[in-house]
Amino acid sequence: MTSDEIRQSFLKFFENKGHKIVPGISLIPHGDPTLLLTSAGMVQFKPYFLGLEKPPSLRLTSCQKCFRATDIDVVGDGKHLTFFEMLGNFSVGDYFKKETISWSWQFVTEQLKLPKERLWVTIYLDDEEAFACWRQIGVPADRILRFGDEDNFWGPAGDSGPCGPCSEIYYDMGEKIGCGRPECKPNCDCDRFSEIWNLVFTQYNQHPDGSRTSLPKPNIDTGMGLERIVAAVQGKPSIYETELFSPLIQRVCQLTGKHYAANDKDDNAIRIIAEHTRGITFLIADGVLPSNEGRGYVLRRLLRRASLFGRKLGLDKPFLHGFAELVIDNMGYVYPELPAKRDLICKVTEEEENKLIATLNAGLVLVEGAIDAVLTEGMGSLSGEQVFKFYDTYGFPPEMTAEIAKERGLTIDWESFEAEMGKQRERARTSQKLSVGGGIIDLKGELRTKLIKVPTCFVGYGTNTCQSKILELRIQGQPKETASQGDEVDIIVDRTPFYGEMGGQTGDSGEMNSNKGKVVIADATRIAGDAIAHRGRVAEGRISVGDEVEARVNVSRRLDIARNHTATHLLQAALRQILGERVSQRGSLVEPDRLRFDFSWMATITAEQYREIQRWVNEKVRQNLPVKTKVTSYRQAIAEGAIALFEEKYGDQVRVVEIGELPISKELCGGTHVKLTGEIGSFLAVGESSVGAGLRRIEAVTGRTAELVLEKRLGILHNMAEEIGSTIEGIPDKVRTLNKELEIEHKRSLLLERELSHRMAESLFKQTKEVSGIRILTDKVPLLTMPVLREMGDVLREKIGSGIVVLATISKGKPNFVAMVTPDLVAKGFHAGDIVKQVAKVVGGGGGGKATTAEAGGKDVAKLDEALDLVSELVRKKTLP
RNA sequence: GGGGAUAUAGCUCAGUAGGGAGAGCGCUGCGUUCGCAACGCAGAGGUUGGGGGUUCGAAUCCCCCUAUCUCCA
Repeated sequence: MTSDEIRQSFLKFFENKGHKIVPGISLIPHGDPTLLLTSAGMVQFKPYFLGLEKPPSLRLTSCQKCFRATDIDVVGDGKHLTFFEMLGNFSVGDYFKKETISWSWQFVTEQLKLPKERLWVTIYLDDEEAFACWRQIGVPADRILRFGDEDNFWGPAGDSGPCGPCSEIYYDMGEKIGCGRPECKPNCDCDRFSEIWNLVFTQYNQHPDGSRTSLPKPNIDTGMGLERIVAAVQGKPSIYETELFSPLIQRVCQLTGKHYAANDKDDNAIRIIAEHTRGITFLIADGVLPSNEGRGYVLRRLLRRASLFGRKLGLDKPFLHGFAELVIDNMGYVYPELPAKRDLICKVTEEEENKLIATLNAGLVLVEGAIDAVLTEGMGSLSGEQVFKFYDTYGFPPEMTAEIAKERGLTIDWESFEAEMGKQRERARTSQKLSVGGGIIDLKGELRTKLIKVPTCFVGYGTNTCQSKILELRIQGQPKETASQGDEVDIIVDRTPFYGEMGGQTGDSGEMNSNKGKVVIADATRIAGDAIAHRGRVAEGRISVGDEVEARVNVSRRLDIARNHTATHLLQAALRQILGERVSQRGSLVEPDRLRFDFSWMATITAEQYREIQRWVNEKVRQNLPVKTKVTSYRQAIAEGAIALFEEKYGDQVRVVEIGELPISKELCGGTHVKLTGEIGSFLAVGESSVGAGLRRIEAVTGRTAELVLEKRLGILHNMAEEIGSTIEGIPDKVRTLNKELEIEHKRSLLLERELSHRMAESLFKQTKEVSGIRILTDKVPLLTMPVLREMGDVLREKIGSGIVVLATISKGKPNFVAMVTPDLVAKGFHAGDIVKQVAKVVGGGGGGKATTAEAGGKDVAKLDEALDLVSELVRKKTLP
């Protein structure tokens, strides 16, 4: 059987057992901030298991692409993977151990036809129920092994939550593989026994104090690693011989001239390249970009590790994009997102490899320098601290440092290197614990769990008002029967025209009226998937659960929002038109008075592109294109080229918003839009900025706000023109002229000041005194800037030949000094810095500088003369025997 | 989430216990030469990433922010 056949037959098998086939989600999990990446098949079903949302069926099955970042450093052995596909069947409080155990056995032995004598089973220590189930279907007791918490108990995630024992099926890959010890059995560290299927029985709820209670309706969550099962079914010695990896392995060999299975070291590198390229390709396709934190950092590590191991095999130019293409070609028909992002994947990969080369080159210089230093000192080894610093701060791999050191006859102190690494890990761990303790209470999260889970029927696409029935009221999170005038209340109704905040579009405001009261609604939020909560204040009378109300949306605000939302779609279309298809949305905010759009883009956007984008959108507004919506299947929509968001989770049926008869924009979107683009009025981009690596943001306004902004800006221009005595058209020329004039004046005044200082120097020079045979010149000069005062001092020092000059001026209301001592007197022990320091002390300041030149400042202007008089005093004291 | 590093002229970077903001390349002009990345002279170009603080005085010391690089989780 091929991997495709196995994937298909698994889903089919469980469909026949009453399971609903659910498409896998993106590697970026939606709405779960606790998860870095989708790491298991059950990730998308978590809300069902937690009872927060209603599943489409109690029995579910899926094939889910998964990524586990924890194992990156051990990839290269026979069984650890970062990226893999997980087949799974799930029961949301429906069937339990008996069924899942017998089905899994049936699938493995009858569908996949794996020989029973090579299958082993493990269970949790005291899980007699599971033991009985396995025995019942004929598994011999000596093939059922028991393990403890470490191997056969799952969860909870964190310190509390659902958890339970698990049971695993192992396949014996044969005696030839693995450690060869006679006592080898499942859970051995070697590769002989492959864990092909893990059945998790979620039957307990763990409380924060560590105690466990039984769940009323236990769940089933299973996972079968596709790569491993394919290797087992096809009788290959490891996953790398299956068709999922062998084309990649062959390609590495082709490129490097190496032979697979020739020596362990090369094999390890070859496997790493093959494994990592799959992860790289899928991560980028799902919207991850290299970065120095979070999932972007995971991607970067993958790229760098693969590239570095390529170098070890002799590949010194970027090569990974070629492998990415191969992955796309091999898996594109199962995962259409790969070919759709082919361009982006290749470009990002190549760019990142070039960046790595730059990092290595920069590091090389540092390492060579350090080695030179060590050699001149006559030492024999490079300290671990140094090697660590090159790695930690400059990203230079320690193995490469070691190689270069070795060439020049140096060893490396690995012990201290490891010690530094340990300290680094310790720091990270302790800080992690601290931040977990001070958790923030998520208000929405609280609502999520407490409010009822009945979906609200949204009727707002076609109408702005409707008759609704109040199903639930809450005041500060507490359920109430009635709310009276002045109360801040959350309302849930059966049907509503209010759009609940979602997909970046802000919630509607408006009012709800009954014959007993009136509520002013400030905001509407989506909770627990499909319910919409209306938050507002009771303005008149009172309202109660069960009341019939008329819900009415604030129409002009709704239209403002619609204008901005449709404009956002046009903006995305414009970006793709002008910058290229690689642009993809990373975030969006639609409010009544502005819109914000974040998207991935590597370069800066030129002023011309920026103008072009705005012109394009406005052109489409003028064309007054119709905006239409339709509901279709997700697959159909994607096939037609509609844009979907990476982070968003979509159901089977999706709403597609199209603009134009021959659509220029097609997006999956649940938002509210205008009917014709002409309603937007005008589109004005008001800002373009960067929000992180490879991420840019455009902010814009439309309709009345655009008009207001333009009015305001024109007003400013108008006032500005008046202010400088020009017309609006004349502003650029006028400002340029004024600037030029200002510059000329600056220079002129500087010149005059210097000229003045030179002349003053002439006359000041006559006031030179002599104290103890040393020529001294002290004086106050009017308002000069420090640089000019300093220059004046320079001139006087030249002129005086041998002597001491101390000048003072007042700048910004504070006294300032410059002191100059000629070199011959410096030789006699006079120091300009010392002199000026003492002088400044008199006026409450301080100072210092070099022996020949020094500066100082103070506070008290009144004592300036007294301060200058001190100079003679100081010289006299100094010259006394 | 935590640690380390960087941010100075268009580019590559100096700047040394806080006291004149510099070099090379590039640019402009003039001149000498035009056989290789020719040479000489003159000149323009800087809110020293942003914001606070310490100080008489901050590119330099302290704090905060931003961006980039990098390691750990």
